[in-house]
Amino acid sequence: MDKKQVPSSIKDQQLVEKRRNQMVKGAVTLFKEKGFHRTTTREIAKASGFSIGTLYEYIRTKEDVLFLVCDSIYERVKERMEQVIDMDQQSISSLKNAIRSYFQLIDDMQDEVIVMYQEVKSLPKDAQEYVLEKEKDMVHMLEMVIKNSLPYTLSDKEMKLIANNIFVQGQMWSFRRWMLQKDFTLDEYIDKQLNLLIQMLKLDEHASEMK
Amino acid sequence: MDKKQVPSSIKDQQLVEKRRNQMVKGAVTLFKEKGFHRTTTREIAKASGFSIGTLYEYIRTKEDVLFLVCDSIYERVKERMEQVIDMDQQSISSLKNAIRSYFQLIDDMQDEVIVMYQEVKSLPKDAQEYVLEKEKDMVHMLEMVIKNSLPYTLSDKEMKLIANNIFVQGQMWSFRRWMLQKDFTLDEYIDKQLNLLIQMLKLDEHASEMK
Amino acid sequence: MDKKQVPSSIKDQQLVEKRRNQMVKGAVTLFKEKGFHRTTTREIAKASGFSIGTLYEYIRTKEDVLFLVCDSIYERVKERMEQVIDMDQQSISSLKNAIRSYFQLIDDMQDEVIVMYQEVKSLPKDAQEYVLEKEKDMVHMLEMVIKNSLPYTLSDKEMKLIANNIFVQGQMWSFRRWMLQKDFTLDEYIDKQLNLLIQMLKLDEHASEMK
Amino acid sequence: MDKKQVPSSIKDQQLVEKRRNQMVKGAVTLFKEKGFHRTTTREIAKASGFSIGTLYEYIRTKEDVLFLVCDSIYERVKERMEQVIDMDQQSISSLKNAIRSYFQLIDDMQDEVIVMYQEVKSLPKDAQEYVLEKEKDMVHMLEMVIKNSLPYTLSDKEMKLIANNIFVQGQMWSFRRWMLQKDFTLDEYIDKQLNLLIQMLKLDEHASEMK
DNA sequence: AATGAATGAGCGTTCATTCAT
DNA sequence: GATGAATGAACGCTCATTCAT
Repeated sequence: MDKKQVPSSIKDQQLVEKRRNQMVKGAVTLFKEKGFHRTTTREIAKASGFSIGTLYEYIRTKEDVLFLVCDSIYERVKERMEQVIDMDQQSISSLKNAIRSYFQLIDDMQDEVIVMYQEVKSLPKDAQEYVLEKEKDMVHMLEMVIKNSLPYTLSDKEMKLIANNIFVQGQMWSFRRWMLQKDFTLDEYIDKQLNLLIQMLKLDEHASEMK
Repeated sequence: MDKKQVPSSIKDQQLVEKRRNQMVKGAVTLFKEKGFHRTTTREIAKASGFSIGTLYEYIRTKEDVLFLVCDSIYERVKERMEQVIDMDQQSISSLKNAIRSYFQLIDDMQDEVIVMYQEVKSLPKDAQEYVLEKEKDMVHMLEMVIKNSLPYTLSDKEMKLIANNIFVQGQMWSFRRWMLQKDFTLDEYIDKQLNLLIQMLKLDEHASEMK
Repeated sequence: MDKKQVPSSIKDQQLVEKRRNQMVKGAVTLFKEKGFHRTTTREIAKASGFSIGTLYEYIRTKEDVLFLVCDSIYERVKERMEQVIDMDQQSISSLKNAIRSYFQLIDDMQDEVIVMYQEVKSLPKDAQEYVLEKEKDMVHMLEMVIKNSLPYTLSDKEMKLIANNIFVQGQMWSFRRWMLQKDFTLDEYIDKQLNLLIQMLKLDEHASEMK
Repeated sequence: MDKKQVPSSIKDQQLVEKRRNQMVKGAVTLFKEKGFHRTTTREIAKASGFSIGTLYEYIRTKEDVLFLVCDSIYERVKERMEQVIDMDQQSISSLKNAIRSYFQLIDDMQDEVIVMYQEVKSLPKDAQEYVLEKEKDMVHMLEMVIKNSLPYTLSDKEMKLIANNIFVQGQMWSFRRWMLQKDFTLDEYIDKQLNLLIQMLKLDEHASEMK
C-alpha cells in the first residue's frame, strides 16, 4: 500500500525525477510500438536521451522501467481524475461531466492506457499488486461519483459493478480502437455510452424532475 | 478473411493436424503460466511431446505457434457460441440465455481468454488482423442476437456499442478476476449484468407485455 | 562426498565427455595465462573449438568450467598418484620412489597445479568444499605411504603434518617456480628435498640396517 | 628494485600518504571477503571513506590499489620480521625464536597473507616482479637466520631450499587453514614444525652440546 | 582537492533456428 | 518423418574510468 520505491544510485533527487521522466516518456512510445519484451534496454536509453550506463544509474532492472511507466500513468490518470471529478456535487449533470471527463482523459492517454493494459502482467508480482491497488482506487473514485449523483441508493455490489463497467468502457475506447474508432468519434462514443448509462440508471425520468 | 495458412514441411495433412493439436494444447498451458515471450520453443516442443527439430517441421517461427494457439482459441469460442446462441429466437429470455451462455463460456475458458487477450499484440501484423477479424465476427453474433430479440429497433451504432459492451463485460470477468471474482460468484455476476442490461434496454416493461 | 554433477542439456554422454575434455584443455591454458576472471566465456569456447552457444550446452555457468577444470586436474593427479604409489611396499626406497613420482607428476602438470592453486577460491562454496575434499584424499595418500614405509611409528598428527609439508613442497615447485626453477633442476630439487626428508625422519641410520 | 611509484595527481605528499592508507585499509577487508576481481572501485572508495572521483585522484587504475595493498602487506610483514628476527644471534634457541615469531606473525596477518597469495597474479607484470622481489628479500632473511644459527655450514642451495620450505610452511598455515587449523592449535603447529626442523638439521644432538 | 553523474565497451548468458544424421 | 547438437546474434546488465562542476 506504501509508495513502492525503485532505488537509484544517483543522489540528487531532482535529477532522478527528471531523468525518470525522460525515461518514462521514451519508454511509453517504445512499449506501445513493440511491447515491453521486444523493446531493448538500449532502445529505452536511446529514446530517453542517455546512454545504457546512465539508464542503469536510475533503475535496477528493465522491469523497473515498466513499473515506473505504469506508476506514472496511474499517477497522471488519478491526478487528472481528481481534478475533474467533483465528488460533492449531486446531480446527473455532474455525473455526466465526470464520466465525460474520464473518457476524454482516456482518449488523451490512449498510448499509455494500451501499454498499461498489455504489460502489467510482465511486472513482478509485488509491483503488479501495487499497480492493481491503484486501479482499485480509481474504480472506487468512479463508484463515489455515481453514488453521490444518484437520487436513490444502490447496493454496494451494484455500484461496484457499474463502476467497473464504466471503467472498462473507458479503457475499451483505447484497446479496441481498431473496432470502435472507425465507427465512432470520441464525442459520439461518449454521448452514446452516457445515454445508455442514463437509461440503465433510470435517470432520464428523474432528470426532468430534478433539473 | 481467408483461412490463414501456416506452412509445414510435412506432407501428410492428417499428421500436421494431429501434431499441431498437441502443440496448441501444450503451448496454451505454457503461455497461460508464463506468457508467450517467457516461453521457449524448447518448452513448447517438450510440452507437445516431441523434439525441437520436429516442432520446426510443423511451423516456421515461434510466432506461428502463437497464431495457432490464438486461432484455435477463437475457433473454440466461436464454435461454442454458435452452439449456444440461437439467433432466430425472438424473445427476451432467449437474449438472456444467449448472454448467460456467453458469460459461462468465458468463465470456462478463462485461461484461454487471458492468453489471447495479452498476447495478440505479439502476433505479426497480418496474423493480428486475421484474428481481429474473428473477434469482429463474434461481436457481430452478439449484435444479431440483440437485434433479433428486441421488440423495437435500435440504430446500428447503438447495437454495435451495446454488443461491444457485452463482449467486453464477458472478457472483463476473466482479466479483472482479481477485482471481480472475490466479490461476485459467476451467477451473481451474470444476473446483475443481465439486470442492468435489461434496464438499459428498457426490456423490463416490455417483458410483462411480451411474455 | 558424492561425485558432484554439472548438468548438461546434451543427452549423448559420450559426447558430453568428449566436449568437456576439449573445454578443460582449452580453459586450463587460458586460466593459466590470464586467470579465471580475465578469461571470457567466448575465449573458452574458441579455445575449445566450438561456439559460445555450444559451450553453454555443456555447462550452466562460467564457474562450471572452472569446476570441471579443477575436478579434472584432481582426477588426473589422483589417478597418477594411485598408479605410482605402492602403498603396500614397506621400504625407504619405496617411500622415496613414491615422493619422487609425486614431485615429477607435479612438474608434469605445472600449469594445472598453478591454475588450481590460484582459482579454487573463485569456485562457489559447495564446489570448493568438494574440491578440498579431494585434496584431503591426496594428502591422505601421502600419509599412508609414509606410514607404511616407516620402520617406526609416528603420531597421527605428526604424520599429517609431514604429509602436508610434502604435499605443499610439491606444489611449491610449481607456484614458486620463479624462485626455485632457476636455481634447481627438477632432479636436484627432488634429491635435496628427499635428503632433507630422510634426515628429518632419521631414516639414514635405519637405512643401513634395513637394506 | 627501486621503490615502484604509483603516480597521483595530488601534489601534497602527506595527503597522498594519508588517503592511500585509508584506501589500503578499506581494500584489504574487501579483497579478503570477495577477492580483487569481485570488488568494485566504488566499494573501495566507499570503504575508504571518499568518493569514486577522489579515489581516482590518488591512483590511475584499479590495479594500482591492488599493488598498494600488496606493497603495504609486504612492508608490514617485513617490518615485523625485522623487529623480531635477530640475525646476529648464533644459537639454536634464537633460530627457534625467529621461526616461532615468523609463524606467529603469519597467524596474525592471516587475511593479508591470503589476499597476497591469491591476488598477486592479478598484478601487472612489472608490479608482480617488484612484489616478488620483496618476497625474495624475506626468504633471504630466513636464510640468514638459519645460516647464522647453524653450528655447521650448509651449501647455499640447501640453505635456500630450507628457507623456502619454512617460508611456505608459514604461509601454509594461512592458506591451508581449512585443513590444518582444525587439527592443530597455532602453538602445536609451531612446536611440531620446529621439532621436525631441528631433527632435519640434526640440531638435537648439538643442542645438548651447545646449550 | 573533491564530487558524483555520465559513459560505453564488454561481460555472461539465452534461445530461435538450422541441418546433418 | 524425427532428432538433437550446433550456432551466433542479441539480450540485460556491470563497472572502470572520465570530466564538468
